[in-house]
Amino acid sequence: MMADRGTANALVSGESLLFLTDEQLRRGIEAMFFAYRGFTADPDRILQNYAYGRAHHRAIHFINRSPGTTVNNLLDILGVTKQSLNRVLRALVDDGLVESRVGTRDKRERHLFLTDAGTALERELSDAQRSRMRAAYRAAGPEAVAGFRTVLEQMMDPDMRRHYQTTTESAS
Amino acid sequence: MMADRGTANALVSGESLLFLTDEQLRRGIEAMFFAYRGFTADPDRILQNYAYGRAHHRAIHFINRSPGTTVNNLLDILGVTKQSLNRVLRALVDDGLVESRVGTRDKRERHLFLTDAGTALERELSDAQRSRMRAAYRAAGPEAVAGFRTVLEQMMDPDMRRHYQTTTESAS
DNA sequence: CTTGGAAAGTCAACAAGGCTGACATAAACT
DNA sequence: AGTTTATGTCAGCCTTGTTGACTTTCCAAG
Repeated sequence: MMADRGTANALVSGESLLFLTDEQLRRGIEAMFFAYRGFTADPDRILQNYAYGRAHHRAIHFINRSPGTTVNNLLDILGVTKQSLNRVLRALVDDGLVESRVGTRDKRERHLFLTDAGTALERELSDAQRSRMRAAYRAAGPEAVAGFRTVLEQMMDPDMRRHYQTTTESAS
Repeated sequence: MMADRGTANALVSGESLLFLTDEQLRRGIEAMFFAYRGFTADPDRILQNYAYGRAHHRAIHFINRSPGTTVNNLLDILGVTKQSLNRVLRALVDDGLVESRVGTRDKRERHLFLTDAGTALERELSDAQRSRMRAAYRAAGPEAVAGFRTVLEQMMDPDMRRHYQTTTESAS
């Protein structure tokens, strides 16, 4: 059944496809479930000390990644309603972690920046998260990491892939 | 441009480690974020038609995987409080999707099973989720899938890895 | 210059699904 | 007999998501 449609690689002889069985897929599904829990565990722990939640972390992360981003852009990335995001942003602005500057070109827009305090919290959170990710990467090795990223990218909604693409010329 | 992607391949001599840069780790973090959204999108859509949420899906999934599992075991896997799980289980039992049988060996325990209706919903949900996973797997290829699973496993909390290990004798 | 509509903010109300704490029951263990 | 374990349940709280309605600001097209 199913004509292979480019199983990407060699599969030299037998067209194995054993990695596509329902059982293998179920294992992948559970791997995502358990891994995502690990993935968020460290930041969640830290956030408790600040009376913030995962929603604040997400906002902080993407403001840090794209300083000056607008509220609308953030709404698109995060996929929540403006009311929901606004509640979170208000807390962060009130607490002095985020600065909201009226746009110069278009004064309706607000451009979001982390303050020094915001940058410090971002650092604390992402240090923890990166640390776990680094350990996983190191233990798995570069080829596994490449596969990891390839599969995750395929799993995204195509619409979201464009936000992920923001790649980074990373300067030489 | 960028020799960047090459780290997946050769790495023959130089102990490159370029895949462990903060920038690469940040990309991995965002990949997890966006992919997890895609991963849950289809079931979430279906669940709306039944007035259920992700919590119900998780319970249904693991009861299906391990028919006859106890409440305590489920609590351990899901990592929530019994009050939280109980609210969900009560709804599923009341709606006739899950059956709760008193244990024979130990009558304090309740063993959980999906009814036919429960199995039908499980099927609908996992068909959707597997479909996306299958497409991702197929597009990525078996070696990428192996890497994907390796990294995810490393990312789990060690405690959770044992639940993941429960390979499969669930005698489907 | 007026006006339509986009961007943003805000208020109110509600729901899902986490949490804690307290308490009840039955069964098993010591 | 007394303690622990497994489960269930009530009550209340919090975070974070949702709709809907409304206002203010302000760009841009008519």
